[in-house]
Amino acid sequence: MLGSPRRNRIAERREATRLEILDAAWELAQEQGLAEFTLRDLAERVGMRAPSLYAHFASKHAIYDAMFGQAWSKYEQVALAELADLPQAPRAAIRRLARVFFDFAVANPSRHQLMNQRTIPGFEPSAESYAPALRVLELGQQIFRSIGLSDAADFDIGTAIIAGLINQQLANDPGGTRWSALLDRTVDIWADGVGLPPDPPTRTRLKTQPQGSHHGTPATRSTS
Amino acid sequence: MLGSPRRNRIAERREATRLEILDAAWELAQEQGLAEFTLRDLAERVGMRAPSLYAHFASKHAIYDAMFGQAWSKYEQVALAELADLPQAPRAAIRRLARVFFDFAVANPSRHQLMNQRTIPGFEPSAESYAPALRVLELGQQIFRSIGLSDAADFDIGTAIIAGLINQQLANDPGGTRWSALLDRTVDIWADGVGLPPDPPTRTRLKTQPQGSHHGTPATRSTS
DNA sequence: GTCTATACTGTGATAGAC
DNA sequence: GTCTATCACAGTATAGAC
Repeated sequence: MLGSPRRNRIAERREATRLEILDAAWELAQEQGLAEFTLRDLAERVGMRAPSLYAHFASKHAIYDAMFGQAWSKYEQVALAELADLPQAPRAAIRRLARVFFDFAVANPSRHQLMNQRTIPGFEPSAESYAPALRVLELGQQIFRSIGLSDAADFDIGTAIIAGLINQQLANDPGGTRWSALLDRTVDIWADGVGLPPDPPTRTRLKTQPQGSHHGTPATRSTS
Repeated sequence: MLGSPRRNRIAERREATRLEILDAAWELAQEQGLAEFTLRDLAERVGMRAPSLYAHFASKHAIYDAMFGQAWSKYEQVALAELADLPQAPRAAIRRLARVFFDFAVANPSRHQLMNQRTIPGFEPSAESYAPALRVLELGQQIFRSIGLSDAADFDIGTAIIAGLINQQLANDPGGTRWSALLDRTVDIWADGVGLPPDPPTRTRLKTQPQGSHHGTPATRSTS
C-alpha cells in the first residue's frame, strides 16, 4: 500500500477555500448585517455561484456555525493574551477584562449578535463550535474564583450586567459611548455588591506599597 | 353637504379586522416565533388569503409596528396599574417595578424580542408606535427622581442591568428561574451602588411605620 | 473533486378582476 | 375588500460538465 503523503494538498486547498468563504461572510455581515447577506452575494464575492458554496458548507446555518466557532476562538485568544499582563489588583483586573469583552463586542456588532444573541431564526451552534465559548466561560469562572469570590450567582450577575450594557450600547447608541462610559462604574458597583475589597491605593506620589501579600507580577499596564 | 354620521360603521369594521389580524399575529409569534410566522399562516388564521392582508397593513413590518405599539401600550397600562399600590419604601418599590418589567418580558419572549431587541432585520418602529415606549421611559425616570436619585447615568445603569438579566434568562435558561432568582439581589446591589438608603425595617410584628417624609402626590394615576 | 446550470419550494409583495 | 394570479428573490437540491 502507498503510505499517506506528508501533505494532503487537496485538503489544504479545500480548507483555504473554506476560510476564504468565511472571510467574505464576515465582510458581508459587517456591511449588510448578519442575517441580511445572501448566499448569492457571498458566492459572488468569492467568485462562485451560490450552489457551489454547498460543496463547502451544508447550509447557510453551517456557515453561521463555523463563524460562531471562529468568533469565540478569536475571543479566547484575545482574553488569554490579556491575562498575560493583567493588573494585580482584583478590581482593576475585572475592570480590564470587562472592558476587553465590551470592546470586542462593540467593535463588531454582527459578530456580537452571532456570539451572544439568539437572533438568527433556527440557528443553534454545534457542540464543536460551542466548545471555545465554554472554555471562555470556564476561564472567566476561574478568574472569578481566583480573586476570592465563590458565589456562582454573583458570577452570573456580573456576566448579565456586562452583557446588558453591551446590548444597550448597541441598541440605543450604536457608535457612541453612552453606555461604554458607564462600564467601569458599573463594574465597581458589582464589585461592591459581591464584597470584593477595594484595590489598594496606587497613587504615584505616595511611595507606599502596602500590599500585604505580594503577587508574582508587578502591575505594569499596557495601553490596551 | 351631508353631516358625518354619528358612527362610521365601515371604519369600525375595518378597525375590528385590524385587531383580529393583530391578535392572530401575537398567537403565531408565540407559537412559531416572531420572525418565523408567514403572512400566509397569518391570513389563514383569520380566514383570508395572504394578499388580502395588504388591504389592512402596508407590509409585514407594518404589522410588527402595530404590534410594537400595542406591546408598549399594554406595558404602560401594567406599569401604571402597579403604581396604584406601590410600596412606600424606595427599594421595595424599585424591586417591585423591576419584577414587573422582568415578568412582563419573560412571559412572552417574542413580545420582548419585538419591544426591546433589534432582531427583525430592517424593522424600526414608527414615531407613533414608539410614543408609548417613550412615555414608559419617562415614567421610569420620574420614579427614579422621586426617590431622590438624580444622576441620569445611574438610571441608565439600572435599565441595562435589568435588561441584561432578562436577556440572560431568555437566552440561557428559557422557562427556568436561574436569573429571575437573582433579580432582587441585583437590584439591591444597584441600589447600594447609587446610594439609595436601605428601607426602614417593616417586620410585621413590629408596629412601627417609621416613614420619615411623605411624598406629596398619592400614587393615583389615570388609566390612559 | 469542484463548479455550473437548472429547477424546486417558500417568502413578501403587487396587479387587476369581481 | 377580497380574491386569483403572478412576481422577484430567498435558500436549497441535484444532475452533469470538466
